[in-house]
Amino acid sequence: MFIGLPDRTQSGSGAKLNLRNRVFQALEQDILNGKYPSGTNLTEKDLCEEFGVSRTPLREALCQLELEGLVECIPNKGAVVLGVSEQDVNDIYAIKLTLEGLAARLAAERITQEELTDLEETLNLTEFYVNKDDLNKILELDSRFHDVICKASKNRPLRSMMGSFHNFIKVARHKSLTNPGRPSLMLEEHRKLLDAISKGDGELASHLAFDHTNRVFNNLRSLNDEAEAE
Amino acid sequence: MFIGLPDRTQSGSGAKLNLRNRVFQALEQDILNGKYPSGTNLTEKDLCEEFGVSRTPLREALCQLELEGLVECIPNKGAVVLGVSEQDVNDIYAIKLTLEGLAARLAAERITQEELTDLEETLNLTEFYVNKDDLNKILELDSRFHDVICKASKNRPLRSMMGSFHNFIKVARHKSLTNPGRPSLMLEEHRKLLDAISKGDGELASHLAFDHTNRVFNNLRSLNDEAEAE
DNA sequence: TGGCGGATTCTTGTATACAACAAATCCAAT
DNA sequence: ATTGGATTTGTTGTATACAAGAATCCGCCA
Repeated sequence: MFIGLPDRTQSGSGAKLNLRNRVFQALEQDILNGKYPSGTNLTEKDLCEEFGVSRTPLREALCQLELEGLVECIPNKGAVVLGVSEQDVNDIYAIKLTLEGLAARLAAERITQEELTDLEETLNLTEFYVNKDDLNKILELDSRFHDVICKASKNRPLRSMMGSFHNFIKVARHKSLTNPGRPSLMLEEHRKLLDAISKGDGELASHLAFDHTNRVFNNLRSLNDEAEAE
Repeated sequence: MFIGLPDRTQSGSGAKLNLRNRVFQALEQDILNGKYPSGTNLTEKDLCEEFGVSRTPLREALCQLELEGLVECIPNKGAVVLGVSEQDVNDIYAIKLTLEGLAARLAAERITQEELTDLEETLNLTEFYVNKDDLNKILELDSRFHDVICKASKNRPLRSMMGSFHNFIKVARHKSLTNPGRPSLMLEEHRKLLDAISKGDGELASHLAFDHTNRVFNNLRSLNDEAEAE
């Protein structure tokens, strides 16, 4: 590790269609989803065949993954998967704690009306899917909620860093949501946070965001501890 | 923007000697040092001739710079320099403020004896070069001081992020040091911070680091305001 | 003269070819 | 049988070749 922070903010709609980016995103998700566990040796030839591309775009994708810290390219040897370890997730959460607070504080000061309605809309949708127990949708909306806050902070580096974090710990966040009752609790905490932001109370928003992230993290750790205990 | 965070932590000693990395580092520094201002169109052919390499390693370097946010690659069009704007520097400092605090707190809890002596050694060297008014050396030692703290935090993502920040705002930090009296003030603040860390006082260390970074930032802004006023 | 269209040229995107290095294999000699 | 070394094989690093799109330039026509 670690980490690459491309500007994912605008690539959300229409990903550029050149082979390099397609391979990069696919490989990134493959690694993050555990298809290639840490330590796996990636040979260019195999990946080329799998993706049906030549070595040039594939190598370019590997370069980017190396910068992002997901693989390590050993000269004349090849690429080995580093992935995201549990330690990495813990470390990232330690950072996220403070930065979510910062983002919320800045958002409370700088948010626009459009962004506020966007947040409300997102929470309404979240409530809908919480009732339907659709974890994937909830996760997606959770990402959206936090991204809008980061966007509202008007701090571009902060937003792209947080976006990257969110992507890296996607699996962990999903696991956290499987805890029964967690989704509705998340929704409630988001509501309070939005309230503080809309009132322009940066101090409160910062604390709420910090506590919220902390709860997600603790929830995750308790789940991991359970898993270990078995 | 923004941002790439390769693991610079170990590349300090012997950079890998393949062309891609050499070109990447050279181009990165060229952009950060202002050789290629924002908006510059980078044509692969020209860069190839300049570096004396073929398009393959050059393109790979450009891919990495794109991930880092320093250039934007427009499909079928080429790469344009984004660079680091003054706004970016401000945004980065907003993040740095909280993260330097976090790093110092963690370091206070986890620092080893070796790292402590390393910090002391660094400060002694800094004092030497402050007396000699060698700004480049001071800047280098400043980087080293903060990097050891990040290393002592035992949080790898945090360390590589801070390393990347340090690299990105290198020019700004250098400018800040040109303020007469700033170097010795910096040294004094570093001493206090080291003292707090060595005593294991995380809370104090966190505050000192925050305030220190804040002073650097304010100092920089006042210099920029002066420059604008002219 | 000004604007439109096509051809040319230039640049990027992708694929392949060649070179250098690493590892594995195989043979021989002790 | 084991070890040493040379050869072979395979992989990566780099360079070049080819294809496709963009921009430019020139000439033609209104």
